Amino acid sequence: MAGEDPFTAFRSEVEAALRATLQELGAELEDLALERPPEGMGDLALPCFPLAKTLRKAPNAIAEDIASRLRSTGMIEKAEAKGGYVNIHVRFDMLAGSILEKALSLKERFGSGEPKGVKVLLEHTSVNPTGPIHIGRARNPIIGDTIARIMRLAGYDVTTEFYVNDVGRQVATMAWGVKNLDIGETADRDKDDHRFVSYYRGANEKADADPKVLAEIDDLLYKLEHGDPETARITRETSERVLDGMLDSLRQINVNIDQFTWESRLVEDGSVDEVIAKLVGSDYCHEDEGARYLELETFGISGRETKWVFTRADGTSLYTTRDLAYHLDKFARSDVAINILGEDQKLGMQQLAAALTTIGSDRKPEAVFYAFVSLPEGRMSTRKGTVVTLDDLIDEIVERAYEEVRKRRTDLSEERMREIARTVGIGALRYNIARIQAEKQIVFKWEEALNFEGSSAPFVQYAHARACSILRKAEKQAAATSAVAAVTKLTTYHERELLKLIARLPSVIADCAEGRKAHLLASYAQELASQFNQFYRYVPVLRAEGDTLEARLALVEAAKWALGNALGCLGLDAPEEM
RNA sequence: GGGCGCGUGGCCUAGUCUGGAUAUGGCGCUUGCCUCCUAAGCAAGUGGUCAGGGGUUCGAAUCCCUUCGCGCCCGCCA
Repeated sequence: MAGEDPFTAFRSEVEAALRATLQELGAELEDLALERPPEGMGDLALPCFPLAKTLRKAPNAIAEDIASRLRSTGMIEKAEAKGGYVNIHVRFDMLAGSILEKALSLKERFGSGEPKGVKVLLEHTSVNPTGPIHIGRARNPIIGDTIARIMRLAGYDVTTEFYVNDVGRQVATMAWGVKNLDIGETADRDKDDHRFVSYYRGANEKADADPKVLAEIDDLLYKLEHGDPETARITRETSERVLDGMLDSLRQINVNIDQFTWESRLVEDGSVDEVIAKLVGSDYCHEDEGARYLELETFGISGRETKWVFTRADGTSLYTTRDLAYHLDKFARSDVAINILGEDQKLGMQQLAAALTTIGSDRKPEAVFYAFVSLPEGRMSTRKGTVVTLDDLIDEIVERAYEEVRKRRTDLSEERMREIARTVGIGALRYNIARIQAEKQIVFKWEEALNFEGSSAPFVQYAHARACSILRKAEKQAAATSAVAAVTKLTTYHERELLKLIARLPSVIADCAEGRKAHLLASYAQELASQFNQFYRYVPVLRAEGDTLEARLALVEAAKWALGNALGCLGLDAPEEM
């Protein structure tokens, strides 16, 4: 079973043994549906209820039959029947030896999967360069970056990409503002994303009030798409400056983006024209007063309007048209193209998928949708200025974390306290977003965002710091070989439970990667930290001696790697002290 | 009008895809634990018609139907 992690190996063994046993009994199950039994009842459980009908026996009688026949070989220690389940216990020493060996040798790679040889292009964030990132949008980079990190560890070859929307009405509006408004230095912060949003808001206000302004913006839009150098220069420059501001905010929350595709490039290099030509050739293409559209009713698109317009009456392209060109571009560069999107994009993606079919593409984009973050008083809007910016949240949460550090530590330098405050604050911010299932709405509340206890980043980070503290004081690293030999010394409940949980990391990473789910890792990290804290409370490490000390140190180090790697995938720093 | 998603103790949340053992954690509140590896911790208690109703099933938070509430969408915007 090369390449399998120890727990998965155990699972495979159990599955094979169960299938053999079932065959002996003359029964069959397509899906064994192995579960994780309640605490203290073993490590894997087979529900026998589905067998009751075919075998015409009570579920628990079947469970007893299976349990008594199941041979304890390899990693299977024993099987017990209880309440209609076969509870299977792992041979702890084998699992423990194997896990400690893996964790201590793989270190920051512990939890990883085999290289898949699959190129993943993960697009996330891609917010319009019109103003600072607010916390509604911040869900996008956090989910995106977390999934990217998880998939990397799981063995995928991941590249993250930001699609810069420097074409279209919003940029033309911004350009109009820059050309015509004299807003001066009214920005709330010395940063270009905060500075330029004033032009954007101002231009929107004027356009709403004055049709002439709207016409001027239309004119700029036309010029932009037809290569007017002056307009292109203004939009490129403002887009770049606003983008730099946004990227600075993202860096602060540990989000770095590998690549950028500028929407304007797809217009300039003819990709958009190419895709328009293909669309025009489609059987579903129609024309209405010069504007061209696809009729998508047959693709299961419903609602008031099933027309999908891809060129305006003046011949210019639309956002979705360019997005289609972008997707073809992404497909050419990857095996899997994933996109992190707000739920408002759902219909758009459906339409895009349909449009792809009409032009004969066999590739489908994959999307992770998330619901919006709103404020207790309602939704956020960049245009209206009803936002809490990511920058404000970062400042506030790091400051709050600093106060907490200062309360607890009097022995640290100012610089060190600031460092820890940043680690804890940024961690709390990311964890609070990452821990919630993407499709659930979040109402942002300061008191919750600033919570540093219980189910939070600092809780996990604290466990990590404690592990580091023990290892630091031990003044030597556990020697992997003697530790593995000493696993028989890990006999207490808390040691065993901790080790079994550490053993799950690889399969948790794999599950999160396959399901594109960040929140499950947050739950696991919380559970692992909780288990470590119990171990810490009840099992003395440094006061132990000989083999026991050796084995416990190895366990602490394994926990450190598991915690650290879970934190790493969540994009949180793993502090050695706090 | 139509489509998609969400609804789990006072608050937040896991589990829902792939139906099974007393529904997971946290916050809050009550109460214990620092001569002992960092108390951002540990332990105990409190608190639940899994939105309501119907159905399928030996068994439903989970699947189906329906009602209600909330969010998002149905632009020659992005």
